[in-house]
Amino acid sequence: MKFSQMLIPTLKEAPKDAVLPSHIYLVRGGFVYQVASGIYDFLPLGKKVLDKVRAIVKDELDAAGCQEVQLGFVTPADLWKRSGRYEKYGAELLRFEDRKGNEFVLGPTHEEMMVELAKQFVSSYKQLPMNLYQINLKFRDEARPRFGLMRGREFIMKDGYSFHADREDMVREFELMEATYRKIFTRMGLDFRVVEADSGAIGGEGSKEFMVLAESGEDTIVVCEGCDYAANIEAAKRKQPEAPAEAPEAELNRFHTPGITSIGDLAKFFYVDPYYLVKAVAKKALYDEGKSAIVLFFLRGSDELQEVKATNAVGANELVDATEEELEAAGLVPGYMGPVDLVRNIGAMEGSPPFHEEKAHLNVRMIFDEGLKDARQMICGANEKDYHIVGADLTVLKDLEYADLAQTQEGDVCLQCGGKLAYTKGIEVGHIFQLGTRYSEPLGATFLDSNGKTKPFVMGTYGIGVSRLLAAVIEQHHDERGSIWPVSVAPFEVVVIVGNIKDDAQREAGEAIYEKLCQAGVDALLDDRTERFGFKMKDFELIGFPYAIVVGKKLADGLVELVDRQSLEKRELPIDEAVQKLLEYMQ
RNA sequence: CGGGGUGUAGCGCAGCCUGGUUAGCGCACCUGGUUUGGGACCAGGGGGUCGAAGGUUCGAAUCCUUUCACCCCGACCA
Repeated sequence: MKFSQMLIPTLKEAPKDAVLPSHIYLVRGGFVYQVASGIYDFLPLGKKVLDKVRAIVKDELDAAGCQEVQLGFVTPADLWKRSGRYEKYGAELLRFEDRKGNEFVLGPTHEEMMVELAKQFVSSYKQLPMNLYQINLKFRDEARPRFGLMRGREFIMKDGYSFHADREDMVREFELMEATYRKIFTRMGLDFRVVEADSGAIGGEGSKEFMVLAESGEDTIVVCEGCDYAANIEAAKRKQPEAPAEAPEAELNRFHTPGITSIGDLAKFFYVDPYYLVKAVAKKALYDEGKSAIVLFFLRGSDELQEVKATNAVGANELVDATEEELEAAGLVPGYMGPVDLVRNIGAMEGSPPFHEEKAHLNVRMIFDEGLKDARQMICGANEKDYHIVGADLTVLKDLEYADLAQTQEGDVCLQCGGKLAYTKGIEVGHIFQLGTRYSEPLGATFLDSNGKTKPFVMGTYGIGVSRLLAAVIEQHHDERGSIWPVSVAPFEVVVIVGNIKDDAQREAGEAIYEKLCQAGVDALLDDRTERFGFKMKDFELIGFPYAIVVGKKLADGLVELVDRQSLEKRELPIDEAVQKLLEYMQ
């Protein structure tokens, strides 16, 4: 292609609303154009990169035995109602009616559609396993689209679904997909980690995320400095922290603590480590059909509640902050909440105000963090204004419900190797799930096994954020001048820059080099514009082609320049040698 | 969804507070010329329902009301 004929609207100034390097350079480089919030047009260069990314994804998946299909973008609402996700998915699901009043949604993901397809055509164990995928448009009406291609409403995603006769085979496929995804992201030149993840709203039994390491990442991931353990903070596990040396010694008793309602104040008041305090976090858990419940989560004062873990622990759709009124209605005293059975146990203690029996039957579910197992010598809320309980022994309480609720902190100890855990930021570019029968069962997608028995498919699902990958690549590959594309996904592999297009010798030499490169199978662009030299160099650096061959003044001596975008290093070489070198780089 | 901000030419902005002729600047674009190794210069030119609707006024980009869009922080997010 000739630059002069291509639509490449590069900009000198950054759009005022762009913050991330990837967003700025995608717009300035003329790759994309924003049409509406979270919706982008792909211009010729952007489309070329997108196609290269798609091609790599397809190449590796096909090699792993997957089959590409393409499902409808507009999907019948009925399918969503049957899987129970029509309500659950919430406002992100864009719903509408056709002229006949039939309800449809724009597909935000395609489990339902793909299960329906399998149900229709896969009926015997002999057809299994089967892995179907598509690279297609998705639409999610995000509450807050942002960061260019990083979080759009309309985006391109590869979503794959596998169908198996049993769990074991599904796990085999899961591992194959992990290996395949590693190959895909490696080919794109990305530095990534595979992390343990929460399964989220999609459901299922186990999942891993592929995180591109970048400061601008929206996810916090916990990585071990000693081994390969890595996990999304929503799912990160740790070894229970060691107890600080000095446990507060006290007989079980009520203690007057006027106005002391926070963990910090309490620690100061008693002069103890927050480790020995019981933190109570009250939330309202929301369930299907508008049901809700007040839940009290208990943790050590030194820990923070991890909301995703907490949500999973109570099987809720969502947790929201409970209002003071709701807490009081449930018989709780904000600021002084504690394990209420404990309150009952000492209710008859001498000097206590009369214990109100109704408080023993509060409509509150209580869940304790695993870190509170065997907790003794604790200080907790007395569920009575201005009082705490000291010397609390939680082990006397019967039938407590325990769960992993605490957020792993930097400096915590790795469960696998005893190493130190640290935080880093990541961009989620892939997520693979062991789904099981979460969708096949409710949707009645079954097959006949070798004994002629009807069974639901055991499924896995695998996603890659294809358009997000464009942003992720730039986040990792850019400098203050622009993008620096890896050869594998570069919009063009090399640009041949003619220094002065009105100089016939330069123009002819540039065209000859360009022809030679094209014939050798190199994806080359000829910058034949009448712009000045510096202008074209700036564009080269901004757009970020991996290499440039500059035909300029040294042509008189038979020399051209080979420029490496990464290092910005220039080498003067005879034409043939420059072409030869470039071909070597393309290997 | 809560809090904040911004809408004036394709892009970036000034003008608005304190209403007053033909609404201005830089970049980009068109024509002619000079220029060609680091985002050139000269001359001429095209392009605007001042986000939208309503109101106040002799007169509104400017004041008032309503509304829409976009962005940022947070909540949310396979």
